[in-house]
Amino acid sequence: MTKEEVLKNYRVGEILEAARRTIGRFGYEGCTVDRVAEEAHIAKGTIYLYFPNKDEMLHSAVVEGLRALTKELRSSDDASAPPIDRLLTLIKEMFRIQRAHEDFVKALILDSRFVSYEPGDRREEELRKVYLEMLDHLSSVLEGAMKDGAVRAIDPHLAAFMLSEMTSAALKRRLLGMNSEPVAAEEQTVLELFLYGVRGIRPAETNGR
Amino acid sequence: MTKEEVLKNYRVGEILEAARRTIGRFGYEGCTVDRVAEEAHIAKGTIYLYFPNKDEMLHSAVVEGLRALTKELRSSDDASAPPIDRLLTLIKEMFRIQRAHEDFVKALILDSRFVSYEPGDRREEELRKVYLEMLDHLSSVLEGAMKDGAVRAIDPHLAAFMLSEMTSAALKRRLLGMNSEPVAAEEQTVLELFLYGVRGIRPAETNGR
Amino acid sequence: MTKEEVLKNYRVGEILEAARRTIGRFGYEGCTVDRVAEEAHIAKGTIYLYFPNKDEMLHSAVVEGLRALTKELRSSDDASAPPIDRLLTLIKEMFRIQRAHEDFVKALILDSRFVSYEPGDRREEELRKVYLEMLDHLSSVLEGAMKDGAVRAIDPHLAAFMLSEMTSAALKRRLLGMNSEPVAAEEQTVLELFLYGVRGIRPAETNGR
Amino acid sequence: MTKEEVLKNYRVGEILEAARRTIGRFGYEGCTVDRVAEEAHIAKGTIYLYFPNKDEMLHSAVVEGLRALTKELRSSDDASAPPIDRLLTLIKEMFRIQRAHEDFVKALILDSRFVSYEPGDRREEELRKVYLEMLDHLSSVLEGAMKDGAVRAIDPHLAAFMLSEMTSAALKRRLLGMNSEPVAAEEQTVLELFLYGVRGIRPAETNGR
DNA sequence: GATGAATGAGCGTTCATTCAT
DNA sequence: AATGAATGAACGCTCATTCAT
Repeated sequence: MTKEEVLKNYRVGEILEAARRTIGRFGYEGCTVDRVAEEAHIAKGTIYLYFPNKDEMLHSAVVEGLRALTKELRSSDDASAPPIDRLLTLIKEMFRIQRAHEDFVKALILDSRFVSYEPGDRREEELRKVYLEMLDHLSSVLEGAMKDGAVRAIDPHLAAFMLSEMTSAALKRRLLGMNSEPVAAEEQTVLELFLYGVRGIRPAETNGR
Repeated sequence: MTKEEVLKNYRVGEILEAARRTIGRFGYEGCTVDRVAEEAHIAKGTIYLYFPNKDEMLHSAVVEGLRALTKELRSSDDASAPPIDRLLTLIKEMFRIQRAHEDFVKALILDSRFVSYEPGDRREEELRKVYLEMLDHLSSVLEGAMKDGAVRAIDPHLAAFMLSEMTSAALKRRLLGMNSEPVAAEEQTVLELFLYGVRGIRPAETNGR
Repeated sequence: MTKEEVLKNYRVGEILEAARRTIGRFGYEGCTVDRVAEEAHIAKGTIYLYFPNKDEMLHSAVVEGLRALTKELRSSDDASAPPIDRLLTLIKEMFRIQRAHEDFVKALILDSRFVSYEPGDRREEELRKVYLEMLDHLSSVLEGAMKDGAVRAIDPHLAAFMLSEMTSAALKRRLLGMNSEPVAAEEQTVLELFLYGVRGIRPAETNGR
Repeated sequence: MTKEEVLKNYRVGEILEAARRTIGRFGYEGCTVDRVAEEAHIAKGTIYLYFPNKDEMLHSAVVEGLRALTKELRSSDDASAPPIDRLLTLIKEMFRIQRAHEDFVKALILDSRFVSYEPGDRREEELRKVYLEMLDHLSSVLEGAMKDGAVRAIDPHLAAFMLSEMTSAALKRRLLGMNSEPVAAEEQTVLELFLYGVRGIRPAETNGR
């Protein structure tokens, strides 16, 4: 990597971070080029040296943010541990990471751009791809647990997607001011709901494992 | 109701429907007054005869749409049936209604305005209220099933919220092009996931009941 | 005059009165067709049965209002009285009439349409004509006083115009919140200023006559 | 002052001049942002780089214009001259300045915004203040002449206001096409009217001084 | 490369005018 | 004749994008 490329990567990273902060603070709609530039302490025009337009910049910000979340999730995973333990750890990590990047995840939830309004959009495809990478990891862990018999036979991709949505939903519920319990208890309930459903008999032992 | 009121209600309804269609097609951001007017086959100015401003119109479109969904869900409920049957029927109805109003629900999913960026907003409050009414219905059915022992002890409001989110998630997954199975099979899987979780044994009888 | 014409005159009069009240309350800019219609307790469209457009209506309202003021001023004049007495009476009447129609005169002062921005405008001509009629009356009285020697040789039209402007200015000053004295005293000062200027000796008898 | 400030001041000045010209040509109501921008040979958006909104811009244009007139008037005053001479010079200067800035003064006369329809408006207050500064200068000269006995005892503020209005009225009369004499003669007549009133005996010597 | 002043298309909104009833 | 719902041109203003410095 040349010196120029290093500098370029640095600038791009700074801008994307500023963009994510701005999205977190003002939402997608309120995220103007002016605000991102101010947040990044650079001139407005400079952004256009690194991105062809606003949409591309915001897209990159989201994709990169999502990738970082996925990486963080993956790094906490111990592939040698028993599958069911891996699953439990994973879920707890999902909640933790979500809390750690609440503003950004909030923006993702509130202004989902996973599905664009123009089918076949290149950016939509990329976003989907990044999202699928995270889901693939979840589903592979689920499949491992399935082989162990710890988890019943179920479409692992569907289950992974639902798990992801349920954890997001927990944050959404909190943002809506509907949570009555402490966060930890709520998350535990969601975890048990995913594991045992509403009809499941005794989830007591999940605490221990 | 006088003739004028009938006409007014009709016009308001037409505009709100057009607004929902426009949101479905272009998203919240892309939903301009011009586009709604065009979709409703009226002049831009006409909208301002029925609504004080754009925000109020879009808010009404969402609230009314949500209310209609809730009403449709309620009307399918037989309060005299056994609670677990009511719950199963309810879930199946949720999927059916979602499919019947896909564009609107899509818009709700993609640009959630349940949480605004200005806390204490009057419209946010109303939206929340309408949403809570639907959740209250779900949770009351869940509580009935709990008393019967058909459902384990779990925060009914949290469970209702998760159920709502899981059904939305199913649509979202389809919109993302991630579904591989027929819709019916996918919905059955989500239903079972809500009932038994990933660890629960899939009982053959859930198909029948 | 046929029955239809009587009705038409009545309607026109009602609308013009409403227009003047609306101008007085909201100013020229704030005087919308909607507001005039509401003030006249008729439908908006009805106005267009009696006037080709808004401008014509407002013009008529002003012209008619001005004519009424002129008529009121004339009616108080006793042509057989000594010229100087007529002049004094006239000035006092000008102040009184101005006070009696303050809102309308205020609008005339604030948004003068005597000079339009399109030279040669038909309406401008008419407005000028009506205004000149009032000035002609003033100047004829002044000329009478000149022949008597009570007033020195001076362009009577110019003096009449200045007198009219000075009385308006008195109201303007009050509207600007610059008056410190009671209205009567202020008006007396203006009268004396017109009669004797700043250098002239203030003769005690002007109070009495 | 930095280079940026100089440029900014220049631009602001250009815009304000364009605004005054536009007011002069189309009146307050006809003075749209588009027209001002076109008159200034800049894009519409550029105006918003220098002013928060249209009202503020027009207000600044009027205030600045008025201040410039006041300054010009003041600069012609020789405080060491005999009061009556100062007064005569002042009045002649008022006429001259008025002629030199006819378009702008015309706009002031036609669409007076000294009295707004919303009392207590910040801008109204400022406008009044600037106007009062000019009047204060006039009245101080009048007071000086009063002490000398050259002018009789009269409320100096009222007299100053009337003088200002009389000079404006002269322009107004010309705009109305009512003047028959040369401008100089007309202005002389107004001056003598202010000094001696209509009853004053011999204004012949005012020519000489 | 970096800047930020300048641009102008596009937005939400108002309101004079029209016309079917 | 009277209505008022409907219209759409025109407004003030925002902001993504460009480009001379």
